Order: sequence, then C-alpha cells, then structure tokens
Amino acid sequence: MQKRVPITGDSTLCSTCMLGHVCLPVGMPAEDIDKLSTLVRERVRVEKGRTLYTLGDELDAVYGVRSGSIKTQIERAEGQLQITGFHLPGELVGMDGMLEGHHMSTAVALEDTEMCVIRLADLDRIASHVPALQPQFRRFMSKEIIRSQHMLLTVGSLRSEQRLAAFLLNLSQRLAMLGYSANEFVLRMSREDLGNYLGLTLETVSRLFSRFAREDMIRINQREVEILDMPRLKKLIGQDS
Amino acid sequence: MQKRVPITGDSTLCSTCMLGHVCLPVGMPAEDIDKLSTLVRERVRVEKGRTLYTLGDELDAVYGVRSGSIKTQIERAEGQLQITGFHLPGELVGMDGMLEGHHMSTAVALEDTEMCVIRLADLDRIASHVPALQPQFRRFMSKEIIRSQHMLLTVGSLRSEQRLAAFLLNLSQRLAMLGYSANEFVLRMSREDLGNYLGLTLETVSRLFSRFAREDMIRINQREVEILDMPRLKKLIGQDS
DNA sequence: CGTACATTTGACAGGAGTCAAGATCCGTGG
DNA sequence: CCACGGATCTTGACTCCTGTCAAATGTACG
Repeated sequence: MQKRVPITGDSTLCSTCMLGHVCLPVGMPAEDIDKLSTLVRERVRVEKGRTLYTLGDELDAVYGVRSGSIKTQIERAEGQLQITGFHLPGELVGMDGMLEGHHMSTAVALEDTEMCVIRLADLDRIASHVPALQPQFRRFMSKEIIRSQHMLLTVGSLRSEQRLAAFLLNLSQRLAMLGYSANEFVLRMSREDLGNYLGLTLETVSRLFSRFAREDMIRINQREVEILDMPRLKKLIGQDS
Repeated sequence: MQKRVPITGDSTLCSTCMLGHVCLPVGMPAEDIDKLSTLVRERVRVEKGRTLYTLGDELDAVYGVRSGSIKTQIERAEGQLQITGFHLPGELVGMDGMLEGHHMSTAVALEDTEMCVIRLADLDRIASHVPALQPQFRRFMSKEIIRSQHMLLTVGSLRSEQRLAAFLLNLSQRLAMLGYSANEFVLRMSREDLGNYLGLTLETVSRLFSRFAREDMIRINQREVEILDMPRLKKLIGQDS
C-alpha cells in the first residue's frame, strides 16, 4: 500500500478535472458535480512496477487513475495469475474487494502513475446530499461487470487473432476518448502481460503481432503500435467497416 | 419481459425469507432487515426456457432468484453468444445494465423459476433511512465483479478438465449453501450451455464427463451427477484435500 | 409410439502451447 | 560514452489438446 498525500489547494477538484468527461462525474448535472469537492481529498503516486494495493489489503477506498496506467490481476493459490484489466485515466479500480472489505486483486503501475483516492466513507457521506451519486457509482460498478463479462466472451469464444484485434481496437478507442491518437500509441504492458490477459502465451502474441504487421494491418516496433488498416481489424472480429 | 405480480400478504418479506442467509440481507443487522419490507413488492414467474429479460430491455429493477434457476448470456452482433452465469436461489441478476438503464444481457429460465423484483427506485428510497443498504448492495455488485473475474481466470488459464472440475466443485458448494446435497445434484443446463459457459464445445464436455466417470471421480447419468471423489476433483484444479 | 432433441463416441485436423535458440533492447556501471 | 548482462521479444520446430465433422444411441414429449 502506497502513501496517500492530501491534495493541496483546490486546483484539482472533480468539477474542474480534465477527466470529467470520462471519470466518475460523467453525465451528472453540473450542480451535483460541484458538490463533489470533498470526494477526492488525497492522491497516491505509484512508481512504475510498484503496487497500489495487494490481494488481501484492507480496503477503505477505491481509486481513479489520474495519469499513467495500471494493471489489475487476481491470483489463485496454485500460483495461477490472471490479469483482469489495463486501466487508463478516468477509470476506477478496486471495486472488487468491496464484498469483503479486503482487496481481491493486486494493482500494479505500468508506468509512473497518479491515482485519486475515493474513500467509501466520503462516498456515502456526500451521497446523502447528492442523490445522483449512488446511482452514478452503481453505473460504474455495472460498467466493470460488463467489462469483465465482455472479456469472458473474448477469451471464451474468439480465436487468438480475434482476441488480439479486439484488444487493439478497444485500446485505440479508449485512447481516442482521452484525446490521444487512435492510430498510434505505445503499449505499456509486456507481451507476457498481454498474453496472460488474453488467455494466450507470449509467443502467440508475438507471432500475431508479426503476422498483422506482415499483412500490413499494423506497424509494430517493440511496444510502439500504429494501426494501418482499422477496417480490416474490425472485419477480423466481425464488425463491419 | 414477463409480467410482474404484486405480492399478497406479508408472508414473504425479506425478513422472514428462508434465503436470508444467502440473499441481499445477508449480514445486515436484524433491525435493518425489518425495514426492507417494501423492497420486494412484486414477483415474476418465468417458465422453463422463457426469458426474464432480453438484451436491450429497459431496466428499472434487478432480480433475485427465489426458486428455480436462471442462465444469463451476452451476445455480439455476429451471433456469438457467451453464457455468463448460472444463477441459483439467493443470487441477483441484472446488475449489468445499470450502466445504460438497459439490460446488457438476456436471462433465461433453466426450469420454472420465481424471481423477486428489486426496483432501483425502491432501493434508493429505502436506503435513505437504512444507511447499511447502499454498502450492502455495493457488496453484491462487487461479488458479481469477482465472480466474472474468476470465470475469466478459469477460462483463460485452466485446461478443459480443470474447468469442468472447477465448475462441478463450485456448483456443489453453492448447492450445499442452500441446504442441498453437495454430492448429488441435477444439472439444469445442457451440455451445450455448459460448454459455452466454460469456453469448450459440447463434445469436449461430454467426453470429460465420460472420462471422469470412467475414472470413478463422478457418476453421471444424463444430467444427474454424483460426486464420488471430491478430493481428487479438488486436486485436479490444484486445491489440496 | 414416433419424431425431434440431447448426448455419446469416433476419426481426424488444426490452432495454440511448449521448448529452444537467437536477436534486440535497456539499464547499470565502469 | 561505451560495454556488459539481464530482460524482453522474435522465430522455428514439434507436440498435443481441443475443435470439427459425422454417425449412432438414448431420451423426452406431444
């Protein structure tokens, strides 16, 4: 567990945060968003490779990615490890773990990352005079359910090339939402992480990248990706155009 | 969408329901549970094979299984279908779908089934004077996140025989929680459903059942299962004893 | 009692895993 | 600034698990 640092000044309220259009406040009425000023009172910096929280840690808050990126993973006693998500700015992590009050997963920074701390006590306190907040938070939990169910479909019923294509398209789209290029980006995770996430081996992922590049669908240089033929990638997973 | 029927009399409040030890009230203080009397005001009967709700239906409530069982599935445009869960009494369905206010999945009864209707409006109304209710509901959503992430691990990193063993053990355990036999039960779903759920084909599932039976780990006759060697099943997935 | 559906079983093929060897990149220290 | 060493990534050869296709058998329901 990393050290939480109080936010100084009010330069960084939810109401003025650049991520308002993707993060927790999205879609809420402006007057309600103004009332979220004490929702995030602390931040946590996590260096690349370090953990934000670990399986079993006590949980009194969930976290929003402010900058950087995070992977979350679950483990089984036998050492099996499954990466459950790569999280970009505006996305919340830690919502599993609310069942027991202990984290059910581990969150590791893929690069130097800053997280907003959303204490559950603050959430309920503020919700008592901002009625829209509870439904809004449920929406975010619902989104997390949908996300993992969608991954289940991906891993359970798509072939390897389709899984990788789906991953690239999903990442591209999320980066575009954040104002980054949809066609050119840097993967923050290793081939091994990616393989684990998609239910493949790192060799298969590597081979697929090479093949996609050979077929001029992408250009790839280590972790730099350029998507050259978005329509064909989409066609690969059955989406038209 | 099936017809909702008001509950008559108060013979079936949450506070007196037999499923209280597994359903939404579990762990809440008795005085709070007493205040849930108007949380479930309607029920829905769903015949075997019929849908409780369908992808795209408007959502104003989530549902708890009162008796019977339900499968939930998501779909992709291309016709791919992924079963995301088989739900027993006391379990909630429909919590995906709170994101958009429309169901993101379809729920189909595996046998004649009765569901409790939990309207979201009622949830928030009651929560305003039962502070423990919102955290409790979040716990159930959290549980759903954990469940689907665990399935992701199962499908993403276990071999076919391990997946089926994990399924049998999980079902056995949930049935035991409900007071049924942990060793003898009836599968309510087809081999095809089971295969789809586990990311396998129906033939593979059938072969595995036959093999487990040949190796005296289970006895199986169509959908009747008897677990003969629980320790060996557990060992198969790496759990000791 | 017959027909449609569900399940079992076999033969075969192919996609992804495993094992192994190189190539490339990157951080560290001289 | 450059050289070294470990980590990461690529590629090849081969294996095997699971999927596909097909046929037979069993079961349930009208």
